[in-house]
Amino acid sequence: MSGDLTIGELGQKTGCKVQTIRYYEQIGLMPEPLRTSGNQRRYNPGHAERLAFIRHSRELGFSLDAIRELLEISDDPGRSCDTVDRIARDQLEEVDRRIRSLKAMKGELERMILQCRGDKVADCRIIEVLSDHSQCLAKDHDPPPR
Amino acid sequence: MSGDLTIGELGQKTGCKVQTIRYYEQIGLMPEPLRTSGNQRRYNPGHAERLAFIRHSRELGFSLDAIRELLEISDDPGRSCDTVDRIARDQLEEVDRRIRSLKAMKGELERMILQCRGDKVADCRIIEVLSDHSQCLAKDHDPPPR
DNA sequence: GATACGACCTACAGTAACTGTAGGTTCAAG
DNA sequence: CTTGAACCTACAGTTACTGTAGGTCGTATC
Repeated sequence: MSGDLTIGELGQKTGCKVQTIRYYEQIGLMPEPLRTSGNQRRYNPGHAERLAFIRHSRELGFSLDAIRELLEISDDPGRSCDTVDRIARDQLEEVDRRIRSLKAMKGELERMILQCRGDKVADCRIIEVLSDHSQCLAKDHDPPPR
Repeated sequence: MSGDLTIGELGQKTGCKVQTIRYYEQIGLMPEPLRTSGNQRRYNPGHAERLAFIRHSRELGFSLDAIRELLEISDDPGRSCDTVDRIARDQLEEVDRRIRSLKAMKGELERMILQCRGDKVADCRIIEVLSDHSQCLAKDHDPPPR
């Protein structure tokens, strides 16, 4: 058919690497498309839409598990969207938590850098602050998200 | 000796899991400590200081590779701390970039959630916005950091 | 119809920074 | 001397991909 896309074309359209598309298929996030007689994948607009959903959700920081849930729900138009709302709110909270943590990091990094007078390591304030957390005002930074 | 710590005690002191300490040793970030006759690790205050440095640096978002470099430099007190300064500034830039990206995500998530009227999936605005990136005002969100 | 070459295919290893598990040993208290 | 927590090694699993090797397909050109 004329509307069909190769995996490379689909990747171009959605800003997604070819490998990643195959990976999404492997983990069951994308359905298996039809194949040509030579075993190459051919995608239709439905596939493109689904992949765009996945990519946009990823850009908003949703995990693949959350996206799987969102996709499942969106396949059932009669269902209440309470769950969707909850997932989105959870994600917003998580994003907010990360912003706060990063801001604490940023503050400490800035103070640390300002104190560096560009001389020798022996009296480098950066090294010193890193060694000694008690010199740190912003105690509320968390370990980074994995 | 009296000042020696077991791996569990060291973990407590530094807020670091025992497994993680062993992992740092395995990848050469922490030196191999002395062992008891029964093959258990015993740490001295120097170890504790080094681990505190590593943990605090991780809390500020430095990668283990960057930390490796920082540790190496700090072992050489006569050296200029230009490199330290550069590593810290790079990290600050990266943190700033992540904050901007997360703020873009946050804005879009908030708008999305506000539009949800708690009804059915069929006309759920959240699902709709996720499907269609062109409905999104904040186009500058990146894929999340790995 | 032959050939070239980019795009495709599978399968698997590697990435960061841990975390968890299984199966066994050591240490200190009672 | 026994108990049980804390220790030991070795290895698999996590997230979300990315990269590599070695081979096949599709299509444009000669």
